[in-house]
Amino acid sequence: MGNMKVHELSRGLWEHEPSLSLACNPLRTHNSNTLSSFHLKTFITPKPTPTKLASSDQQPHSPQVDMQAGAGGTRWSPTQEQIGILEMMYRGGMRTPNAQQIEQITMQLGKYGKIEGKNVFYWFQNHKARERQKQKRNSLVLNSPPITTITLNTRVPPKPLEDGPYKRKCRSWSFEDIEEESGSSSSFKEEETRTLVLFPLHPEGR
Amino acid sequence: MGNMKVHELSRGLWEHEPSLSLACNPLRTHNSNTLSSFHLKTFITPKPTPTKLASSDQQPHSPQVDMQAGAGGTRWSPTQEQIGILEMMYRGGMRTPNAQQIEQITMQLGKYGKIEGKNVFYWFQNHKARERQKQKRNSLVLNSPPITTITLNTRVPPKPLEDGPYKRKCRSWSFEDIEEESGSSSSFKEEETRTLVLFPLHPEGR
DNA sequence: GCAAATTAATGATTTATTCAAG
DNA sequence: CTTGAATAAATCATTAATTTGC
Repeated sequence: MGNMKVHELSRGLWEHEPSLSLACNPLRTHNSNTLSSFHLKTFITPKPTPTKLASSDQQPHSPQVDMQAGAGGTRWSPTQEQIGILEMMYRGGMRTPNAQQIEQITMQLGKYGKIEGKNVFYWFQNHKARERQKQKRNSLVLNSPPITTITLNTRVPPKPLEDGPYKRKCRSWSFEDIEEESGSSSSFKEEETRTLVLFPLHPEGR
Repeated sequence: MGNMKVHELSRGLWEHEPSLSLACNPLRTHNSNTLSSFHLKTFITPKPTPTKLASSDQQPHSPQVDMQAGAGGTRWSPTQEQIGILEMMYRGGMRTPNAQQIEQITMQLGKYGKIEGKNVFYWFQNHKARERQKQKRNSLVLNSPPITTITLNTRVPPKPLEDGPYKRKCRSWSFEDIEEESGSSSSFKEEETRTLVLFPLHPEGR
């Protein structure tokens, strides 16, 4: 049953040039083809890797490798330097770095602590979004239009229909997958291996 | 400021079973531990590579071997068989396949035409969203709630005090681990080269 | 002082919306 | 008009910071 020809899939090639360019990209006019469009997608699968013994000792302190924060496996916890550089880039105009740029950045920031490309991607996404929120809030405060909202409704609101497709209430339907929860008490296991798959996005700007 | 002994190592393990499952699964309650949440992320960069030899290998129906899709810059154009299978899976309950599943599906569908994992991912995303829209529209039409909403606003609404409503839900101390570095290989494509990067998602349910 | 309880930040996912190819 | 692709918005879940009782 398990014949997976997982062969290709792994063709990610990166020809990253050493020169890092924190180039700001022009804001896309959103109607034209800017070629630095990109996206980021990941998916991961826990690999079985049965033969993986817990041999990978977690030496409490590896001399050289400074696994900053993200050591064991929770979320990335950026260092001050990393944040600083990222903010600098942001201020420089970078908003949605493309793959190459992310690669570069990741590599650069890797000098200050463990980091992955996705962290960089997410950072920009989040930072951008949150700056926007902040801006919006501020502008609202400034205007503070004296408005009074009166809402009379003469009937019940539209009723979120059966599934609740509207308004995102909860994932009533998302389903997860297969594996049953068998691993109960053996809380100690070694790290699992993951399978990463990347997908190319279309080269052209959207 | 930085001193954290954050290291416990990860564990979390699971076993996945290779059987093809188009299994539908129970809906998760959204407050509890769901396992195998996943995500998908890709990113790609158009390489300059001016030499474009559009070899147009985009015949949508290669008998068996389909050189992985990445070909020309067009979008995936699913064949009838592919659509059929996908819909079958959808009806079967699949909504957001995880990495393994996507991989399997992609492999399977690859027999009927060029396809990549991201296409599968997007298909499910879109199909789900559009089914939802359809549902919504239908239900709205059915009810056609005669509501009269009058809204005069004389002042700004309460303004959500902070921007982020935070919630405290559960406390699950899950660990995980990571680390994956994409190697680089250089191969000249007749077209553009893409940069692929994949990222792992966290294995444990959130 | 410290460790649990709270609160605030923010990393990571999911869903909704938008853009544009066909 | 349909729908693949991509982005933005919303939300979830953890971690860092702060408070509180002892």
